[in-house]
Amino acid sequence: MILKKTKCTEDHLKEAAKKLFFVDGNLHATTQEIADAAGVNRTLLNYYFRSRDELFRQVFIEARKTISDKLDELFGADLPFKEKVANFVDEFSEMVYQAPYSEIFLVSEINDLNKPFPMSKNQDRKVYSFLEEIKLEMERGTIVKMEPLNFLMNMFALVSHPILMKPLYISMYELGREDFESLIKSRKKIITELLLTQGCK
Amino acid sequence: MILKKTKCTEDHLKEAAKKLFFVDGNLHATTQEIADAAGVNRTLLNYYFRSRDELFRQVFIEARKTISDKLDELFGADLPFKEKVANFVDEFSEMVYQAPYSEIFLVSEINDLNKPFPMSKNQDRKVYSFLEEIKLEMERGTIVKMEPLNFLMNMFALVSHPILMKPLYISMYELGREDFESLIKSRKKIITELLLTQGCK
DNA sequence: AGATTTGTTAACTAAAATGTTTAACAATTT
DNA sequence: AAATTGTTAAACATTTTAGTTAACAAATCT
Repeated sequence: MILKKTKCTEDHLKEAAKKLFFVDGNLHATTQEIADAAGVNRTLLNYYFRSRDELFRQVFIEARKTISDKLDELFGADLPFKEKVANFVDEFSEMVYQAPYSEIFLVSEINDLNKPFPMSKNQDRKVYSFLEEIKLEMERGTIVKMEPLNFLMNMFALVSHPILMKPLYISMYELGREDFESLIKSRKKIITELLLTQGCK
Repeated sequence: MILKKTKCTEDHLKEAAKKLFFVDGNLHATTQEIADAAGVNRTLLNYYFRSRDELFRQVFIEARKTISDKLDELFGADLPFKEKVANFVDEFSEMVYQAPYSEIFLVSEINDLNKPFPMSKNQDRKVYSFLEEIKLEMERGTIVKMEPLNFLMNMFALVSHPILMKPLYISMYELGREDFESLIKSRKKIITELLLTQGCK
């Protein structure tokens, strides 16, 4: 059994598109830009994907799956609650840092009223059991009580938002890239503590 | 002194563009879409702004100023620290909720390598004195110690991110719009407490 | 080897978007 | 009443983008 060379260019194109969308934040890259980034003739985009929209659709679906799978992995991990949260902060930070704009890409595509966006069944996701864990932990009084979804939102927000807004932080406050990096690195610990500390005035 | 009718259409156009960008999340609206939204002939966009890019540039600068001014107002408010933070959470939440995508618009424009983006001097902003206040408050031990900028990031993140990701929350977890609204409303209190509570394990 | 399916390219076409010009006309100002 | 300013529609040039075609090369298959 030999590696198929076929699909290689197709994957190059898709990866190039993802890089443009998720890493560079070029959410509306043209077919030409994508082909150039992949180092192939633009025609091949149509050859493999039929249309620009279809490429976008596939990337959208895969990005959603990538995130969902990662969340399943993190929320379903066989760890005690607090370690699970710490692990989530660690790993999800990395993921967001590698592809800062993938969430925005998803939002942007969903908001595009022209394309009716591909639904997906979400039952059976690990989030739901994790939300139960959160609830339990709150009842045990080891973390501040609130709507579990709010706890989840706090997790996502604290990890994602600063990374997302990097260009804004750097341009609006006089902040060197190195300063920003080290700031971000220091956040993992801070976020975990903020989330897992029992409140007291 | 009478109100000038002049500039009215110009403003309509700009406001329409802002609505498309900031509220609808249509970050790459065409001149036709903008003119339609403003209810005027597309020619007028060129009449008043010369080019699409120039309109985008003006909107960019104004959006940045709007945010900066609001932040100055909130950070410079004559209030004790904790009230100032509570007030910030309240008011900034409203602002973000009214125009969820303005931050993303700014990031998106900054990331657009084609347009060399308009710099702005940021000295003399109230953020800096607020960062001092944070530091002081930490020294007094009433809030958890960390790099003050990290505290600031937490504030922005907890307020903005969930609102920004609304479409994602609604589509990925089976969440009705009403559920989401009430969740968001309940967050103001939660965020304030999370930020202002002295940590203890 | 020779035929065929697959991958790739350049040239072309079609469509969409921006920007310009002009002519007419309305509203406002002088 | 004349001049200026704002507005529209229509036509058009330009540019950009997306999508198609036909020819060619490379790999694959009897």
